[in-house]
Amino acid sequence: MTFTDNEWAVMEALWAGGALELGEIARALPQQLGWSRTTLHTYLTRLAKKGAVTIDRAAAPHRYRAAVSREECAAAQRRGLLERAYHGSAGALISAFVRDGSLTAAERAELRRLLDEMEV
Amino acid sequence: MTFTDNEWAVMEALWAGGALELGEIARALPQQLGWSRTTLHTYLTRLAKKGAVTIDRAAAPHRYRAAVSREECAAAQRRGLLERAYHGSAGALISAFVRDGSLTAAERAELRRLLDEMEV
DNA sequence: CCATGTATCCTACAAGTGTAGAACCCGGAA
DNA sequence: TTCCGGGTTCTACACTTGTAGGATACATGG
Repeated sequence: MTFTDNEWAVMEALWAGGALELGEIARALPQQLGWSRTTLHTYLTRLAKKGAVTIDRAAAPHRYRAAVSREECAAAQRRGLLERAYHGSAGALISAFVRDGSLTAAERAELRRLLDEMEV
Repeated sequence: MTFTDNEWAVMEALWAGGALELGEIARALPQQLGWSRTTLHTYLTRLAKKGAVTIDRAAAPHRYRAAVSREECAAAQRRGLLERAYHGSAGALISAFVRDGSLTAAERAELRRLLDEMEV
């Protein structure tokens, strides 16, 4: 399952909030997005068509819920990056992160610990 | 600079080959793509409009060249993933990679070396 | 000089994405 | 009862992306 930036924003709100109605989602979104209500609604129905969202139409204000897990989607994105930009070499990708200073000292220590774990 | 999958394929050929003419690029692409020559040409001109490719129109078969570096683009992708799917937490992202991406022993050693280097 | 093949350019079209107006429905406040 | 604001639905339009046909230009072998 893969999303555009805007779709990610909607999914984030759903992952954080469970089964929400449209107004709740609108309020949960970062307001610098500045979408109209109908724009949000369009995203929701498109995501539903893709199978990423389920819409409970039983009650009056419909309830929208994520149908795929965040981790699942993050993994897809990860694999996409790995293949596209690093030909599947996780080592090269991780080195790039380490090199470009994205990691704090604590994170580097954690990475070391992870590496140790894998030596078994 | 950000690309679609197809655009990445074109850029890969250019990064690998330098200043190429259209036929050379066509031959350099994985043939399972099966594009027509004009499709490739369309991608090249679109990439040129985005500033990712420069076209040298001096001589008869024009020459196409990447105008942005591979590392630059990979970094943009990396940052995109980091923000979108991990809220900027590189630690979380890397743990996920280490856990599910198969790092070879050599890559692990290399990473350790890199981490040591950064401790200075 | 002419054919043949490749390169170039222009144009096009369908699908997907960003964005929203207009109209309708419904429950609660006045 | 009447109006209002939010929710729902339909419709629309511009832009991007995937993909390519057709026309033209040009070089190279015959």
